[in-house]
Amino acid sequence: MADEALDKALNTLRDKHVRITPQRKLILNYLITHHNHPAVEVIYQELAPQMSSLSLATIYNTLNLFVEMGIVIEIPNENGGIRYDFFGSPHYHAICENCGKVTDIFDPNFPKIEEMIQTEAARQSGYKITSSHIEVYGLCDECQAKLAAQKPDGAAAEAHV
Amino acid sequence: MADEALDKALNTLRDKHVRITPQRKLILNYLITHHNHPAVEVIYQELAPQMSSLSLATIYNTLNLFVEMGIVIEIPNENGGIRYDFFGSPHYHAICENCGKVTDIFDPNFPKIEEMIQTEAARQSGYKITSSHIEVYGLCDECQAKLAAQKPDGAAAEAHV
DNA sequence: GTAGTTGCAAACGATTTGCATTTAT
DNA sequence: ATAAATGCAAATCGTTTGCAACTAC
Repeated sequence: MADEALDKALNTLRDKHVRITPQRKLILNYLITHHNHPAVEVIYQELAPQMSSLSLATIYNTLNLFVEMGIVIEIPNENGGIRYDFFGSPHYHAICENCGKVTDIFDPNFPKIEEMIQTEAARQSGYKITSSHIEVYGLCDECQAKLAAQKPDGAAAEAHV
Repeated sequence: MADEALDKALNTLRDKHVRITPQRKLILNYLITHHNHPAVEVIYQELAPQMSSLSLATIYNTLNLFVEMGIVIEIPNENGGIRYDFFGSPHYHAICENCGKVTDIFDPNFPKIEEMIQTEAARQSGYKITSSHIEVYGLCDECQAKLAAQKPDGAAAEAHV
């Protein structure tokens, strides 16, 4: 299953005349087998042991390439950074506003919803639509518990840095 | 109408015990009256003439605050940057992949769609959902025309960086 | 063979931060 | 009165870039 996805992605690259280098294969495989929505730095830390020559610059270049090719998507990271996700089967993301955790949501209605918003967007704007992203923000289980423990009362005041 | 929105937003701030400074009012008013989805730098250029002491740092701080308060939303800007948008009435965005233009889409189905995705996300992830974002990517009118002019044939090859 | 890719280090630029001063409440 | 916000400049950090060496096709 992971291999299927890898082959399919590699074929997509071949079709677009993009060279398949060991680095690209390694990064692609990592993304397919890890759905932890890694930031660039995380990918680097994980893969450096396997390919000591691998550079950050190459990871940046490769990810940008994959995004253009449509096989990887970017997820905004409240803190300005970007996280990446292999886009095998369509899904959207729930993002924790407190800890930044990203959870995949596989919604049976997603294709329907995606078509609705793309159709409406095209109608209103005249854009030629190619893709869409949905993110839902909130508090994950752990952070709900953590924050509840910190202020057991219903205090409203909130630190704004 | 613009004033209503401003008053409503100011009350939101008051309710949360956030001080209303001239800078905050100025920035808020700018966002309410300009739906050009400005980047920080743009806001700075526009407002500096009106308040020469206004600093970039204050704009950054203020916008982050507004986002936390839920009266302004961030729009990811392919080039890593962030653009801001006053969130008066619910809408989502069509973003041009070529020139970065952002167009508001006011979809009558948006509330329905938002509820669907928030409900499903909560069910699958256990998150306590607070908000959601939808972005649709594609090519705007002008860029469609521009690109069609550049390669009148159906050439496939594409520069990647 | 050759255009495309890598890796390094340097450059870049957007955003954040520390701190003294000012200000809203 | 005082806790919070501003503005400045410096620091930070993620990302991009120029270029020589390397490699997939």
